[in-house]
Parts: sequence; structure tokens; C-alpha cells
Amino acid sequence: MLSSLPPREREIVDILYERGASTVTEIGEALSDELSGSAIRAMLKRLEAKGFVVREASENGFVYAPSVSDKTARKSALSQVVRVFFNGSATSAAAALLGMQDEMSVDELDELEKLIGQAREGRAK
Amino acid sequence: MLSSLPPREREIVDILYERGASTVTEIGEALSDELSGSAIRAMLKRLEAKGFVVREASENGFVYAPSVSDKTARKSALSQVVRVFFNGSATSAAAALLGMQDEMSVDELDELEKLIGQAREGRAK
DNA sequence: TGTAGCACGCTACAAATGTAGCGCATGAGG
DNA sequence: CCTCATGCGCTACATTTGTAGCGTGCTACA
Repeated sequence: MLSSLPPREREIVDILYERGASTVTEIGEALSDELSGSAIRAMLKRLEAKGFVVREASENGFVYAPSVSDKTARKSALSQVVRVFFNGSATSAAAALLGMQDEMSVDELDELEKLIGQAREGRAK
Repeated sequence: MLSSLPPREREIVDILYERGASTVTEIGEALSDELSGSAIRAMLKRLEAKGFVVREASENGFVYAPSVSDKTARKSALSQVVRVFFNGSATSAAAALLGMQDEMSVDELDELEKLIGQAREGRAK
């Protein structure tokens, strides 16, 4: 579970999900505050030991990536929020999402409506 | 930010949001693993010091509650997830939510559609 | 009026986290 | 053949977490 990670480690994993596989330097840039390379590497080492990230060699150094698939991680992050803040109601959460962003375009709304239609199918039969 | 909290403290705050104001004993029951009362109190003390929870005396002891409103906390939790896992697209997140739960009833889908309608208004005019 | 049971707060301490510094490779430029 | 500049791992250490134990005050009730 991501929520079992200490703040800094968590932040790093988040960055990895946010920008995909990254090098130590890139992570450093994305971090909320300046941090020495070795510090970051130490974190990554621990994360690797715990099994949250994997690393792979490339030309200019290692790139690190989350070991859990985006899909799984998303799902788990979402359920977490739904459970804690929305009494387990995904619907309420979705509603909140709807209200949150002014930037949601008409196209996106269309898209969502379509998805609702599909969900309805599943339910209806 | 909730995400700046160590795992245990985070868990406790989550519990507080999940079940509302609680006593030490109640928190203990909700915890994922057995924990001595004094341990929990120590956590709560730190959380109070950091300003994440407030406590209030009642007949049988203190009750602790999150200091940040549910509303605010929800919003912030959601944005976090949206940013990290959905490239900042609330729409994608909502879509994922739709797909996640089999338990979403037709009524709820109706409700959501209505909300989309409303959102559309805001956009359209 | 003992005394058992809670809920508390405080202190203490082990373990985990957060971070820096050092020394080793390797590749680029002079 | 030097010597920077990088990227790396390791060790070490200060701080923060996570947890238990002890002594206190306040009921309740025998």
C-alpha cells in the first residue's frame, strides 16, 4: 500500500507515477525541495527494497519506475479516497470531481455521459 | 497536507475522516492493528501539535476530530489523486470511478447524469 | 472507605526516516 | 595522459516515528 510509506518516499513514488520512469536527476527537479542526489538515491534504494520501485539501466544512468502498474495503483488510490472521504460512495466522489474543475470541457462531459450510458447497460440487463 | 504525515498518523487522521470525531478507544478499534492507548494518545498529541486534529472534552473523555473541514480535505485528496494518477484530468478520474464499482445503482447513474447536465449549463452559456 | 477500572499525560527508547559526505568509476575535453 | 563533471553506492548521523510503561486523578461500587 502506498499509504504505508513515509512522506518523502511517498512523494517520490508519486513523482514516478506522475511523470513515468525517471532518473535521479529528473526526480530531483520534480521534488518539492532541493535534495542531494545521494539522498534521493538512498530513498530509491529503500523503495526498491520494499518493492515499490524497480530500476533499469539505460545510457545515462538508471531509470526508476513504479513496480505496480498505473492501472492497479489508480484503482487503489481511488478506492482509498472513496472510502475515507466519501463513505465508500464512488458516486459521491464522481460528483465531487464534476464540481471541482471548471476546465471540464463540453467534450469531456459528452464522454462521461457516454460512459454512464455504458455503465447503465451493464446494470440494466 | 495530509500526505506530509507519517503512515501511522495518516492512518489515524483517515479514521477520523471516515468515522467522524472519535475517542481514543474508538480509534483503537478502527486501527488496522492492535495498539496501546497511550501509543494512540501520543500520536494524537503530535497530530494536535501539527494542527491536523483538534480535541474537545466530553463526558467519557476527549473526542478527537480533524481540524480541516471534510469538504476541503476531500477536494485536496481528490486533486492529489487526479494530478498524480490521471495527468490532472478530472474527467479520466471520474471515468475510472464509473468503471470501478459494480455496485453503482441505476439511481446513482441518474443522479450523475443530472449533475453532468448541470455542469454542462455552466459551460454552455 | 478501600480498591478496581478507566482515560490521561509524561518519559523513555528502539526503529525507521531524511540527509550529507566520501570515495569509486566512467566518459569528455584538453 | 590529466582532470573535470556525472552518476553511483556506502557509511554515518540527526531527527522523527512508533510504541510501551509508569504514576495520577476520577468515578463506581462493594
